Amino acid sequence: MADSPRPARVRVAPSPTGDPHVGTAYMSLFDRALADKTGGQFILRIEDTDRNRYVADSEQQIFESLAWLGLEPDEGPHKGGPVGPYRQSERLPLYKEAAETLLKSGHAYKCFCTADRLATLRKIQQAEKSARMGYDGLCRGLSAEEVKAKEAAGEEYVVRLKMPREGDIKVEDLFRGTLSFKADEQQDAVMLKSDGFPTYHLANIVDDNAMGITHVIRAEEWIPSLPLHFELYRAFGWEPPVFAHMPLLRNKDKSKISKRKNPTSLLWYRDAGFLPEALKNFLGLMGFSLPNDQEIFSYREFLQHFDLAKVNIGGPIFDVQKLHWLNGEYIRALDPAEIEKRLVDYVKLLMHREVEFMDLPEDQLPTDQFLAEFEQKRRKRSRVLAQLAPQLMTSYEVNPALLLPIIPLIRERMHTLGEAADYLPMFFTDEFSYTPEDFVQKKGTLDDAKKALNAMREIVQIADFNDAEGAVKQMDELSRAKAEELNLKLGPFLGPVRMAITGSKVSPPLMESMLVLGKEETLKRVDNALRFLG
RNA sequence: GGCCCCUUCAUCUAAUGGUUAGGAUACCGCCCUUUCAAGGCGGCGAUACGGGUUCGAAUCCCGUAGGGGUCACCA
Repeated sequence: MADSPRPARVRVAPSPTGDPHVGTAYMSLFDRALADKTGGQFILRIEDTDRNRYVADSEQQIFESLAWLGLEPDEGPHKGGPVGPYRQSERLPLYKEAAETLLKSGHAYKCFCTADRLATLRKIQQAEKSARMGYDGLCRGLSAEEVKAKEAAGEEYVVRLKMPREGDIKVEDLFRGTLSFKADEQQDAVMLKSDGFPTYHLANIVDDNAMGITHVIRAEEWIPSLPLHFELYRAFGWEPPVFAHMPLLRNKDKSKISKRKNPTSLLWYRDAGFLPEALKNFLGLMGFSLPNDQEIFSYREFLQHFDLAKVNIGGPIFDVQKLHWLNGEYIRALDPAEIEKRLVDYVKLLMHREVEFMDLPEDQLPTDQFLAEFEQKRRKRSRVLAQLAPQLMTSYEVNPALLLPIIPLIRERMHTLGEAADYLPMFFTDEFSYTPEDFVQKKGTLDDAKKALNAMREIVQIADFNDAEGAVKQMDELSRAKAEELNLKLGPFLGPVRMAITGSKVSPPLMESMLVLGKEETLKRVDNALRFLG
């Protein structure tokens, strides 16, 4: 089925109940793409009809996260637009009126059943393992007089939709074709709660209609309420939109993605140092693919090949490990100046956010091993960078050229910006906590280490640090000669030096690092180590 | 449990009746190498099962199994 030529109006409709969700971004990507492909609009609507779950800054974070990903809506609470307001809490009269309409046309009725009765009913149904669960429609048969009497007595009520009792309800899904539901298995869902607020179902349909939504792209979990939504459109006499139920993003165990088993917050991905374009690319890989096995693509390329009908509806597992790889590819594709800019912005971000992340409870750690380890490292790195930040930023402001030479040395070692924490500190501090054993190489002695350090001291003194390329070559050649003289292989010869210079057994390339540090600092670190070893 | 959806390597996916079932991640090995990476090369590895239809099935049909979603005055 081809997309209709008319411009699509699509929407994403998150509830501001917590951190901005990766599923929201996923839907937004496909919404944005369909809108762009057809020359339509992508709308953000905040569904804040549940006052109990409302989280104050959640809405702002949704705006920011979508902006971060480059998935800006054309219309929304923060953007305005012709069919606003875009916050459901500001559209309450509309829903009341709609409920009134349904009541008048006989498509809905007032239900006075108490929460108590409903709970008891549920219990009985569960105990009997009844095939028919849910509301039994007791109040559907109330006479006008009975309704009037109960209202006069001040009894609270909800408004329920009268679902058909016979036949099948058939609804089209763009991916699945005709979906068929038995009418007698549906229940009369609540439209208006007793507090006068609409339920999701009412508000959603009223707004989609009022906002001219042509395609409802939403997650698969909504399929069970599709007959209800369809009947609502019928009750109002409105033309339903195209429904496209996207696959659900999954945890490793195939269950619906959840924060207990997988990071779901877009803020988490940003704070871990994932690039927005990489995450966006990765999301585009979920249930979709480009020709010729192309896996790395810009949004522009994605759009070029985008076709909603080509979505693969098997629920994809959100594999952070593959995202990790993809993010590394993106980092390596950036030029050093750009990486530097991202890194500086990232460090600034962490300075402000570090405190919030220090002491997350243990049970919020992802369970999967890679994730658990990744999260552990992420926190550690976040801390390292945040601690380093004041010094780094001060130096950076004093000398903007400071970071740039380091970037090429660490670029292909990073998969996330956060991993810069593994390599950056050694360029800003020479206070290392090494032990004598750290200098001793396999099959080597402490004496070998000292000899290597002394040899390197001479080499560094000879080298001309003003000629970077020449110096690296020169030091390399001299090191080889010296190593041979000491009857050592190059690796073991450089081991102690690496420890002295970088404070670690693992580091960016040694000669290049020394060059960045400068001759004076390099010699100082060698001397520090020699003094330490006695 | 009822209803509904889904099913190609561990994972993301390609192949819309004819392929030795392709690519990527992960993993393993080799090469490169100054540690760690990155890179290069190679390896491992899938059509859930059973019936049809057809000359021919991953692809179409039926059944089974498995997985998932959902059954609120939450969205």
